[in-house]
Amino acid sequence: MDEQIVVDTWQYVLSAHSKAMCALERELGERHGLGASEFEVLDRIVHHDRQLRIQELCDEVHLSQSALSRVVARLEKADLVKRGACEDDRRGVFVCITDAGRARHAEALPTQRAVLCEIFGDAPALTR
Amino acid sequence: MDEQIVVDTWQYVLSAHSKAMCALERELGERHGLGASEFEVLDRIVHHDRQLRIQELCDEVHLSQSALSRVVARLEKADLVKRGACEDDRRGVFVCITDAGRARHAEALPTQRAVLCEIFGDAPALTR
DNA sequence: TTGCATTAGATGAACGTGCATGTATCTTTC
DNA sequence: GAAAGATACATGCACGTTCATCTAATGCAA
Repeated sequence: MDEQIVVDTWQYVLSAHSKAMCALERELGERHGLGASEFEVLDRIVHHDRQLRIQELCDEVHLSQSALSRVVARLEKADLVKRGACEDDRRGVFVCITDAGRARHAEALPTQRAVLCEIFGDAPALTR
Repeated sequence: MDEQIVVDTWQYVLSAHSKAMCALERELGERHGLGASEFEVLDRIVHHDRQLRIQELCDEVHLSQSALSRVVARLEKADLVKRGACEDDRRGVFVCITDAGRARHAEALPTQRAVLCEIFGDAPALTR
């Protein structure tokens, strides 16, 4: 357990996260009116290509349950997703994407990829 | 420029950052009354072992200038650092650590290292 | 010297997040 | 089937961050 490697890894994560997050927030915001978290949620739903429980999203997105609840609320207000009651478990809430949401995601995806490539294109690779 | 690798790297950074940040915030907060940013600033000053300009700190810490200004204000209020006028450039502000600050940092450092080892101990190594 | 652009840092306001908690629903146990 | 506890999601609140702006000091040109 080499402490120096651990600290270096943390420094790298900190720096990469900061750079990428700022760039994403800026580009996605300016060009598509989306925050990074909002895009991430949209992206997860599109990726699964089906309705998802809030809870399922929570496992995949790096947000607290409360933060996720608000992101979904914002997305719903912008008509990019719809919330629906869950038949099986009436405590649950399904989230599904709207046509506008799908379109916005498709439009924003290249921007996100471009930003990530810009930043991680020459990044040190991760070896298992 | 393999897009999949880039996206995977981003996923890893996102996940590692989230886990480590939450853990640091919790542990440093509960055990030493420090936020992650506050520890980071303290750590940078101790590392250089000299007075630093706010501006210099800004280059090393992943915070906006305004956020840094407030962190330093909080640290000063807690008597962990002192702000001082800069002779050469009277717009500038020097920050130096107090004895209490040095002590708090020394006390918190093992906690930080423990958290990082916990999370990055078996992390994929970064290869250049 | 005066005037103007630039830079260092502080601060008000808006916003997003997490924590704690609230409400509703489900599950288990007796 | 009633009571007790767990779970899903929403929400009030405190806090930290960023953005825009402000003040003060500096540098530079005329």
